[in-house]
Amino acid sequence: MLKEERQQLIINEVDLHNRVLLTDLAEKLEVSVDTVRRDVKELDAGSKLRKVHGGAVSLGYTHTAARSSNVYALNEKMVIAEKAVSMLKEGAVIFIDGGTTCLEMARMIPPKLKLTCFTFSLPVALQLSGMPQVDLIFIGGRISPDSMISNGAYTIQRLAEVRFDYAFLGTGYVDALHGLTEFDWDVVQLKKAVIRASKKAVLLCISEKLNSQHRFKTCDIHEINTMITELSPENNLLNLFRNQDLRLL
Amino acid sequence: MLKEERQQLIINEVDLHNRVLLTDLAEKLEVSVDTVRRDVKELDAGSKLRKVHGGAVSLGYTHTAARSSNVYALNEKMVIAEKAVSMLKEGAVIFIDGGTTCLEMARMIPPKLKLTCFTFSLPVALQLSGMPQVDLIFIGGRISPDSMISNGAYTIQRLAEVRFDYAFLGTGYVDALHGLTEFDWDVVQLKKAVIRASKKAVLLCISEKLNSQHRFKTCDIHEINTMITELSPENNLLNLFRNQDLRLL
DNA sequence: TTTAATATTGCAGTATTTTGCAAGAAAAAT
DNA sequence: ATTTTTCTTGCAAAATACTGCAATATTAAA
Repeated sequence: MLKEERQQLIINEVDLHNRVLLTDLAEKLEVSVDTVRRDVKELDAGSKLRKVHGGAVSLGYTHTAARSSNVYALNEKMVIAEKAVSMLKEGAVIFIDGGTTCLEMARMIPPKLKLTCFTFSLPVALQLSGMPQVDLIFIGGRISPDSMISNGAYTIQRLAEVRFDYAFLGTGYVDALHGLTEFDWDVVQLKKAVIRASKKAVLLCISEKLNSQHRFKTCDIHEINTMITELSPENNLLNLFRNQDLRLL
Repeated sequence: MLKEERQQLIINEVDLHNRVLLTDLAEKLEVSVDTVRRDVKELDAGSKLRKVHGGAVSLGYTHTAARSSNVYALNEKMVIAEKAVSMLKEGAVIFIDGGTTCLEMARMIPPKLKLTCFTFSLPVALQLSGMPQVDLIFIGGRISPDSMISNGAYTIQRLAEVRFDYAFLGTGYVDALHGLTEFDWDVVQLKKAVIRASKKAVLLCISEKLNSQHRFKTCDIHEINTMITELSPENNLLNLFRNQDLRLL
């Protein structure tokens, strides 16, 4: 049997059943496990499948969530994301909110850093699910179609059952005096639940949103432990947020 | 025998069997292996076939191999998905499993049909979240990185709290005698929970999986109400599945 | 037709690839 | 913590590939 022939059969088997054992393949193809292992290694290198301990799994739906082409103020958000990621410590249990800034943060989690991540955002989850070092837990519930996050009573109930070291949050509006506000009442309830569930809350927020407000209030500024913008912490635009019980990053 | 004539025979042989050994060709054509090797090398250079260690394979052979970025057996799966979608009724509460076949089904849900869909598959959820007519509920929990579905005790608990009119399921392996089986014990527990939570279970399964089995059993065939393959229900390959308490579609 | 140039073929020797095996390391499972 | 399974590494045997060369066949030209 030719090597190519054998490798094709391996691909078929993996595509068909999503997961196979090296030992099963070896038996089926009547070659040694070492040979199968080498084949699978090659196929992995060629991105035909993914090799795992003891077997192989299909790439299947590993469409590496391509960033939707036009993210507003991407550069600023990437700066913020980088700062946020620098806060992460090995083994931390964190929550990551929905929104493009938080998605950018998820994207930047280093491959070496073992983390437990909670989220209720489908895009964030999809991003994190490609990271083997991340233990990912999705908080379920009714998905609201525009934001692609779970929301509603059920989700909030689920949030009451967990506790994060850090929650990395976005917000619609933020103001030194009025705190974090939102356009949607539902979203406010959800974010409240997240903040309740976290020991420390970290706000990711581009400077453009500073000093803006809307009608529903999530929380006061002092309930946030760290605020990250794309600006240097010494920037004058942040003056109003100084002298509060708030770390600027 | 002329060289050209010989090379034509080699091409024929490769096209016919998809793969050939140099030694076999040498014997058949009554020339030395070196000659065959040189011929094959030329044909490779001229893109008539692909030379590999010890033999040659047809081009189509390797082209289908490179299709792994696409979905395996997509056409068959689309046929299945279409049949599955035809079962849907306005206002139904359904569950859609993970896997490429079920994803295809989700993709095909008509824009007019109002549905409540549960799923624990991130790709399926992402697909459905773009459909305003679908009320989407994600069943949360720890996401297993390869399959991109939530799984584990938490997820199973959540499943115990709901009830679907129809569950559309995939399976790793299916056999008339041994029923639905899986590679993973975890997956079996999950699918069992889905079946418990549904009034009727519909199996989506390409015919290639028929009469295959693995070590962990999800359920017997008679626990499935409808089995959908890409074949016509009268096809002989389905004979073993007839006379069971099972509708074929 | 004859001769010279060119191409093809098989062979021998050497290089490379493939495969299975074994021993120690690493990773899961218990 | 221990046991089992899987992984890695190095190695050796077998199969296959490549190179140069000589013998033969084919073609082209005189």
